[in-house]
Amino acid sequence: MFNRILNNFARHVTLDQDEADYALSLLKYKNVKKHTMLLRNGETCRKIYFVTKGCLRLYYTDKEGKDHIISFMPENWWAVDIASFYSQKPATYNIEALEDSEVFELTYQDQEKLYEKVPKFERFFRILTQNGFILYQRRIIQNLSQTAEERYEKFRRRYPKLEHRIAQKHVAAYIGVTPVFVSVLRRRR
Amino acid sequence: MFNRILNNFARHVTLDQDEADYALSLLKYKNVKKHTMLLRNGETCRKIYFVTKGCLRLYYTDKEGKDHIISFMPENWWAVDIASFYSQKPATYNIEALEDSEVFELTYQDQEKLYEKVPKFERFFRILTQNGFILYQRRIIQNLSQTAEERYEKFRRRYPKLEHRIAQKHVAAYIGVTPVFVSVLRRRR
DNA sequence: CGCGACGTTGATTTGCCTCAACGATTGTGG
DNA sequence: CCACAATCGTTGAGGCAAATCAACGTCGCG
Repeated sequence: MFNRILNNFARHVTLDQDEADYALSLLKYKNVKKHTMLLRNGETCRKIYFVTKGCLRLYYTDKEGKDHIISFMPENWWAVDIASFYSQKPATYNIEALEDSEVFELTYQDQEKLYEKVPKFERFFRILTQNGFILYQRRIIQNLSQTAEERYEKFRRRYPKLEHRIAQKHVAAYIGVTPVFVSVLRRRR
Repeated sequence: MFNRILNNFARHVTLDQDEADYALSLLKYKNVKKHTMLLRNGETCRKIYFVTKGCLRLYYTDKEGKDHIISFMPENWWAVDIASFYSQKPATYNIEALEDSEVFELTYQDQEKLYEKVPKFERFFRILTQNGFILYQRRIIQNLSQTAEERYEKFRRRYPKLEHRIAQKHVAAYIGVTPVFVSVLRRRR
């Protein structure tokens, strides 16, 4: 049950038994049904989530009511509105489950405790943020330089098999076209 | 001469005299002429730069030879290819001076020393990365949801007065349109 | 001074959008 | 568990935003 998350920690830090146990003791397991909102824009993001099963989406709803997806979080991804979480102020984004999912929650306060007791986790979360930073830079370049067709292809590579698990309209909201146009793109191949 | 950078540190960490002196001792001042390349794609990014005068650009050149600008760095901004810097592997981006500029350099090795001697700087650079992360998320949303005209407006607000200091083609490469179309946009107002 | 990079403007083309109509699939209440 | 509604995906027609192409004026620099 804890394997996925321990492996995830191990990607960036080495923990002894006590450190691992302490970290796990702060995490709360949660089963979330499809369509559950884990964060709503305007609320404060009080938890960071690690996904062990299913898939979440982090997205923005504009004034016209259209959704734009920043990122999907399938298994082994972390989900959070980072601006809201670290400032503990109202969120601009939403987090929703796209499938029946299983997550581990870590509250803001518990993360602080974790940093204090096991400083290695500062490093761990810094690297996570850094990796996200790098991914987002690439995504900006993609959106500036590539056609919808190329972005669709990149989406498939970044999230293997995910396109068959989620609605096409979410793919559209991620690559930045209308659902109608995704339909046209699929026909072309 | 060191005021700008000390103020920049002070935004996120509080330093005593010794800590400030030590940090400054690792920084090397450099005068860079317009058009100087501080980093070329393929080279390893060995330094992080703090700009005290002028303006740099961080950009990607695609297979067709077109430039796409991730970010401008005028006074008080930090410039680096973060993926290359932290992995010490070849860069995918370029950094170039758009004006005669003045920067402070900090090498990878010296940053490591700094982290060791003054751990507060781990926090400082983590917050910088976090802020960049947040900005990039917003930019992705903007590119997905807004027209060229709106993105032009946002560019002006993010970088006040900068549009009069740099070539229009660089504005175009930042907002993701052709220089020709920026010309059309300007005429409209 | 003259060349090359830059910006402007107009004509034409294209990528993607909007609107609308229609099956298919999903979900829900009786 | 079925019936009906709602949501989703597909397809086509027409429209608009931005690209491309090309010609020309201007500026900065060697």
